[in-house]
Parts: sequence; structure tokens; C-alpha cells
Amino acid sequence: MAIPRAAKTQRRTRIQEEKEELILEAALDVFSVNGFRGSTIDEIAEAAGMSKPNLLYYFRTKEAIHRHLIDRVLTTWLEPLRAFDAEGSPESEIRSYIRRKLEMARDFPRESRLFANEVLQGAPHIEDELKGPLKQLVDEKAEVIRGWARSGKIAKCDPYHLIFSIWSTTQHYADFDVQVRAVLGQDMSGEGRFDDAARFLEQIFMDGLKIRS
Amino acid sequence: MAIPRAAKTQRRTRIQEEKEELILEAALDVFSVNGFRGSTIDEIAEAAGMSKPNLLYYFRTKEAIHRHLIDRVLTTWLEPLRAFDAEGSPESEIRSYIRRKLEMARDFPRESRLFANEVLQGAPHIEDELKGPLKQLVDEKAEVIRGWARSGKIAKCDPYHLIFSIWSTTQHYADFDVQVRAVLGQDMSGEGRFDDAARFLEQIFMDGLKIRS
DNA sequence: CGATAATTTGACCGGTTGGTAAAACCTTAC
DNA sequence: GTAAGGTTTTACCAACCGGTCAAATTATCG
Repeated sequence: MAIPRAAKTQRRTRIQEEKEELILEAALDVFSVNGFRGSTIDEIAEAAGMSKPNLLYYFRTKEAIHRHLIDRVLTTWLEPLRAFDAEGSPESEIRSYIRRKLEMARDFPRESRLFANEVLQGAPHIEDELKGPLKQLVDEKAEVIRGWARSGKIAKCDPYHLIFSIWSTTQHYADFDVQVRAVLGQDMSGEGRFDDAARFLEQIFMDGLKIRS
Repeated sequence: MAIPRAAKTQRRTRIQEEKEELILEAALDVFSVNGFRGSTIDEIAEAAGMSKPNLLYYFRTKEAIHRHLIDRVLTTWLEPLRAFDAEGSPESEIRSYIRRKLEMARDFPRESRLFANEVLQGAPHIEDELKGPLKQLVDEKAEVIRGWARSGKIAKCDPYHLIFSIWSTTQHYADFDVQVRAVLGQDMSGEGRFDDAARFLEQIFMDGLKIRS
């Protein structure tokens, strides 16, 4: 008798590990483009190179796959913000935060789009995480920024909207990639636009925050 | 014999005008949340308070409704950028561009999300518009900005990425509304956050571009 | 009014959806 | 080898999908 999804043995077999990873990879492709409702299990199964019932042997429902992906993204996604260090200098911290977020937009655009799709559609699966852990983390870092402003290290500004603006400008290059490419033309379809973006964003934020380098 | 969709009379009847508007309104609600593939005709029909065949009497296909909405949004959406005037001062032009885009995010969040969903999902229905009219318009305005930079009115910067950053920061308040609200907490769930955002963005862009006010 | 055209409805269609059942097929450990 | 458990497949289901059709209903206008 087959009791799936490692219910019995606790320890997952080699095949389980491989196939689950395969499925998640395929699901990331599909979900990040079509969103949860717009994606089908058949599509994911085909992308993963297996039959639908076989896929459903590893993940009981479509939601389970999505949930798994979202959870994974949520943790890695906030890593750069977590690394934001109160002890560091405003210049290096903000500059490297921008750079890291931009690198993630370049290297993990699917993850960015998965998240964007979810939030755009009202965040039905992650509202609690947004109001809980995310808000808490942002509150904490906002306080750091506010401290820098109070001590005159950076210009006075609303720390929350500063964080929002860094999020939006950097993620834009992943989420609106098609538009960015269309506007820049095919000459800039290489990865050069990320370097240009980094230069621009660092300049505008540094000067905008009156940080002398 | 009923030849629908104003094929015969050219002049649309009162009922046609009303119902079509009703459908588009309902469809905007649905499409802007779920994207094209994630939305169903049944859902739109119910939201519009009519039966599915009745809805399909006014719009032959699901795509026709979506197409209609996208077309409408595309024209009104770029209005602020079109208004960008080469003769005006950099300060007033950029400042009012930011303000107008932010007002649109506040007043027409569904339109913003419809567009975001479309682009996020690879812009399958509007790729031509992006590469054609949109690129052309941006190219034109980028040249204006480049001129300002050359003549020393604003700091030297990449005009394309400047436009991208204004788009992303302002639309963020519509597209990621749920996240913004979650992070700011319910105290800021009123419309005050838009004023704060306007203050922040005008500050950062003005100082970032070294524009003396 | 009556007639003509515009609108609305219910029944329906083939294909797809998320998901299940059970049997067949492999792997692994003894 | 063989038996137990892990994996895959085939066949299937009810609900839903986008869309059609013809008949019924309603609005318009002379």
C-alpha cells in the first residue's frame, strides 16, 4: 500500500526528493507567468515531464504546490532586508541593499513574478505573513533608517516609503521585464540594463537622501 | 433577426451603450484581480448581473472584452507622459508627472492592476503596442530629459531608467496595495499614505536629480 | 395597435478542470 | 529471490470552461 508524501517513513526517498524538486521548478515556471488561478495542474505536470496523477502523488493539491513555492520565496526574498545592518553606514547599507535587490531581480525573476502575481491578486494566500512577519521586519528596519535621519546621517524622509521605493524600482526589472525590454529596444536586451539601472538607482537614492560619498 | 453588436444600425442603442459599459465595469473588477486566464466569463457575467449568453451577445468572446479594456487603459494610461512638456521647467514637469501618476494609482487602481497583470504575464495581447507606440513616446520624452541634463538643468542620468523608476514607484501603490496596507498597518489604511508617498517621492526625485526648488 | 428588430433566456456542446481509485509496475532490503 | 513498500499509469468522475442555438421575451416605431 502506498502512503504518499512521506507520511510513513519520515525520511524521504531519493526519488521523492528529486521529483518534488522537479515539480516545484516546473510549477515556478507556470505560476510565475499565469498566477494561481490561471495555472493548471496539467500544464505543470507536462512541464515537469510527468503525468498529472503522478504529480498529485507528490503534492495532494494545486494549492499545496503553490503554498510550498510561496513559503520558500518568502524566506529567501526578505534575506537582503534582513541583512540590513543597523551598525553599518547608511551609504554602504542602502547601496548594497539596492544592489542585492537588483541582483535578485536579475537572477530570480520568476520568484519575483510569483510574489508579484500573488500580491497583485489580493494576496489571498499570504495575507497573514504580510501583516505579521513582514510588517515586523519592516518596522524594525524603518526604525534604523529613522535613527539615521534623526542623527543627520541621511536626509529626513519617511522610512517606509523609502523601503517601498527600493522594492518597487528594483523589482520592476523582473516584474515588468517585457515592458522594459520593449521600451529599451533589442540593443539593450542583454544584461547591460541591470548595470545601468544599478548606476541610476544608486545615484538617485544617494543624492536623494543627501548621502555624501 | 438579431444581428448583435451594432453590426446593422451603426448607431448603438441606449441599452447597448448601458450594458456594454456595465460589462466593461464588471470585467475590469474581475480581470484586474485574476488576470486574463484566471478570469471566467461566468464570473464577469455574474458581476455584471446578467446571464452568460446575454453577456456574449454584447461581446463575442472573452478576449474581446479584455481587448476593449486594454485598449481603453492604454490610451488614458499614457496621458500623463504625453502631457510631459519639453517647454516647461524640469521641476514643474517632473513634479507634476509624479503627482499625476500617483493620483492615477489612487483613483484608478484597477486599471493599473489590469495593466500590471498583462505585462507580468508576458504581455501576450499588447506586445506590439509596447514595442511601437509606447517605445516611441518614451523615446521622445527621454530625449527631452536628456536635453535638460545636457544643459545642466538636472543632474546627468539615464532618462529611461528615470522614467522606469517613476512608473514603478507610483504604480506600486496600486499594484501592491495589499502589501503596502499590511506593512503600514491599519492606521495608514486611509488615503493619507498617498500624500506621504507624494511628499517622499517628490523629495527624493528632486534632490536625486539635483533640482533646486 | 401591430410588426419588426433588439434583447434575454434556458438548454446544450465538446473540451478542460482539479482530483480519485485501483491496479500495474518498479526499488529496495532482507 | 522475494516480499513489502514506493512509484507510475490507465481509466475515470463531477464540475466547470468558453461558446452556440433557437426560442421566448421585450423595446421601438409607424
